[in-house]
Amino acid sequence: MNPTSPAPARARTQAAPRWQRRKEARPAEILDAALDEFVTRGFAAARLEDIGKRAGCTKGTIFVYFDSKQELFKAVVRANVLPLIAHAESLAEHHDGPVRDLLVQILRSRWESVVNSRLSGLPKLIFSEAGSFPDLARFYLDEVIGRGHAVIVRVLRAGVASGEFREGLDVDYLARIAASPMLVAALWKHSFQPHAEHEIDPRTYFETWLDLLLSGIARPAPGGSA
Amino acid sequence: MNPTSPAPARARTQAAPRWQRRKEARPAEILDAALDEFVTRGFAAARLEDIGKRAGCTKGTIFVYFDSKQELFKAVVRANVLPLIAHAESLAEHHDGPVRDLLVQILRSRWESVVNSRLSGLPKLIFSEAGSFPDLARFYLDEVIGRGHAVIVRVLRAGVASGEFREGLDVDYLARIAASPMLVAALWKHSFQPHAEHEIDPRTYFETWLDLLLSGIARPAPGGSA
Amino acid sequence: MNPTSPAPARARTQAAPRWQRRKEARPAEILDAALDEFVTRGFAAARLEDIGKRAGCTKGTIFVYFDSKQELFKAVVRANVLPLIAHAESLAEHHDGPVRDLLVQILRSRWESVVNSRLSGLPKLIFSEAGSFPDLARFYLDEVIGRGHAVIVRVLRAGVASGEFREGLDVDYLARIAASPMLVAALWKHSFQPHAEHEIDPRTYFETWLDLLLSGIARPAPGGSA
Amino acid sequence: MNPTSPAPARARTQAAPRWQRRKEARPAEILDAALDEFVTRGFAAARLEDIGKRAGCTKGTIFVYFDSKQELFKAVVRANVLPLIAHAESLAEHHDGPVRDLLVQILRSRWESVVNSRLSGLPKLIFSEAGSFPDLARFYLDEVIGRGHAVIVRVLRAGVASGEFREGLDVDYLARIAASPMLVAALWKHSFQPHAEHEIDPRTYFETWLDLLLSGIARPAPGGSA
DNA sequence: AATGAATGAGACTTCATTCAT
DNA sequence: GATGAATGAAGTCTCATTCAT
Repeated sequence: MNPTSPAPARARTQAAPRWQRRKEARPAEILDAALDEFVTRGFAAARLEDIGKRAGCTKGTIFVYFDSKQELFKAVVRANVLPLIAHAESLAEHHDGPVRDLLVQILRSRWESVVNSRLSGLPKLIFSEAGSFPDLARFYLDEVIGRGHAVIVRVLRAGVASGEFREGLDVDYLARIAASPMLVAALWKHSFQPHAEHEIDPRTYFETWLDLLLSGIARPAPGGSA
Repeated sequence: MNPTSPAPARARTQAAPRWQRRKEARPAEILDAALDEFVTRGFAAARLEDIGKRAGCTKGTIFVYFDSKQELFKAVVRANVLPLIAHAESLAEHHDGPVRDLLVQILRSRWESVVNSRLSGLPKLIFSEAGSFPDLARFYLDEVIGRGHAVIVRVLRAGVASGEFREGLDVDYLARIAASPMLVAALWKHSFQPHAEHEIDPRTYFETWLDLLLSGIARPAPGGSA
Repeated sequence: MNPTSPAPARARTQAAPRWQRRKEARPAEILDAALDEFVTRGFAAARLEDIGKRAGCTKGTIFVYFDSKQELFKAVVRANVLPLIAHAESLAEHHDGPVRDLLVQILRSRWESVVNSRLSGLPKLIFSEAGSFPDLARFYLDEVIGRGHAVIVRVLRAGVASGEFREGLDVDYLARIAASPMLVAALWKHSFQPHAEHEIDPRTYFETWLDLLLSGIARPAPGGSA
Repeated sequence: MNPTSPAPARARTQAAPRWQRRKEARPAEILDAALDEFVTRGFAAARLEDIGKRAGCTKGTIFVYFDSKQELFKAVVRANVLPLIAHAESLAEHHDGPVRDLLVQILRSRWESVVNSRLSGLPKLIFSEAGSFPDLARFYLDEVIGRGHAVIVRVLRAGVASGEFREGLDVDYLARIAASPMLVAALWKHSFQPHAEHEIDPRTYFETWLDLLLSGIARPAPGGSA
């Protein structure tokens, strides 16, 4: 997934000193492993020994790179969140053509990064531990949720302005609602999916959602009132 | 909860006996306290001593009524979920009139119980700990989510059949999507709300959501295509 | 066994106030129950609740009659030991006829009281807990072991004096040795017997032992040296 | 044990590191300490903190090597018992000359290992806790008691066959009886000896016992009946 | 850099003991 | 006298953290 940190304990092709190679990859490997453990067990119940095992090292090694379990947790979130932040705003900047297409494009890309990537565990993590990590919660709130929210709001506004979307929409709350099914899909994946009998098809789920949303905000057909 | 009685089980006339018999009330008090602690701290990080303190007893007393921390957790979920289950199906049973009204009624009542009641912490708890309590996850999946889902599906089908709702709706996925904003609202309340600057107005949120949903599934105005 | 404390929770024939009847029997019932629990679990691992249950009351009741678990333990030992003490010396007092018969009689009676009675658990208890109850150990050492030992020593001396037994016997150590198989039999009964495939036949065991002892101490046949 | 090194693992030159790596030695040290504590206090009353202190480490260290207190207990028994088992049978294998000499040799060697070694605490431990550790009891019964018993039985049979011992001996029960004084001696050492005024002289005790046994099973002098 | 033996604070859990009923 | 709800001290066990190697 992440080309800079392949899989833990991988065979290497090049002749580079295997040890040094490891040295550089270590932090990323540990972060990956920690993400998984934190997501499945929760912060408190995750054991550093297990994280180490998953990362291909011992728990002692973790302390070479991270000062404490809490710092490791924050690093996990930050490391995974930073790309999100970058991505969040890049799309909406320059666009012309129908706003509706832009909205679809943004939601689709966000769906990929939130639900279909290995970051899908992040929401569960953040929601679960926000209470225990106030500064992280605030950070996430401002940098990820806030910015992502703003992007959608802006797009919705543009759509209303251009006449594509209904007037009178409460774009602030609508933006929140628009994100909900994605969040729930991500949470579901890491909470109930393992226990559920039927898998949810992400594509159908997303398309159903998109369809509903677009129908709901579209300006009524002009002739409709005639 | 009750701001007029800050410390539970206080205020005795004199001599202050070290403890008081409250056989009837204790289990419920402990369950309430445990729900709060589990929601804010998570299962693993919640301390029995804190739960006891909040319930007005010592941690030892908890073991008089519950065999272990895990059993306490399960009891918390069961105690709070069982009423939900009962309520979940009572509504949809008998109804005539427009299906749309029924749907609104069901969603509104569910919003109250999921977001506006003290049970609003339950979803966060369940999502967070489903991985650690597989049997509880399965139980919740079958008895709460499953039944609640089925009710919505049935109503949507009825609406499609009666011609009130669009044809071609994927009622299964739509029902999931319909529940998402409620869940996110409940999760938000216990995760980010304490850290957010602006409060979310539940009523606006809900009405915006309801409006979007109803617009999205409504059958297009008959003359619309003409 | 003990006619004054029948079995716990027994039906009573007479018209005596059942409650008062109980009141008198309680301490003995508790002592009996405690002996059993202490023998099978050891002092530390025995739970007052279990003792109470076995005695047909709750653990609270135990504290009506005994100040603490330790006091209960001591009472158990004392209550069961006192009869032993009395019995220990009654026999040897007045006897005429062959000393050998007296020895046999004493050993046989002691076998009955140590191995075949419900007191058979006492040795295990004492040996196990002597380290934790020094005063009790001393008491038992002086009042039971010491007196019982003295009786045997006296008899052996008499036998040597009368010419029935070999000269040169170390009667002090011999008396200890003479008691060993009984002790081991009692210990066995409460330790390994429950796990052993074959039962030990007490009679055979005792007779074999008696036979060996008597053969070993008997004066060699007078013609033997001729 | 070793009076010249009172506190274990002490005396460092300077700075006194809070702890020291002793991976090789630790388990044995802990086992030794545990044996002592279990023997004097009993399994339930022994505290892991005391065992650690005696072993020169903290209670936490114990869990590095043993999974639980129960596992530690079993390891104590196994570690001390396995050598016994090996020794038990090595002797009887090859021997010629009078069977009586073999019997004496076996009993003497067993006396040394059961009563005069640091394993003398084992019997008390086993007898006390057999009820709480059924699998260990069975193990000990089969591997130690059973084999030891079988050796003696074989020797006695050989003696009867060779004409050295009396006919008609019940060798099975006799073997049990032969072991009793040893057991009692070992139990005594750890139960009443600390409280007794006079020490028992092991040599005298053993020789008295041996003498009695040999006299009791020896074939009557041939001319004795003449 | 990496290890993993050792630590010790902290949590769950048990249970003798108390005491209002 | 009897109960059993409540307590709290004490013990087992866990695991983040340290540090000699």
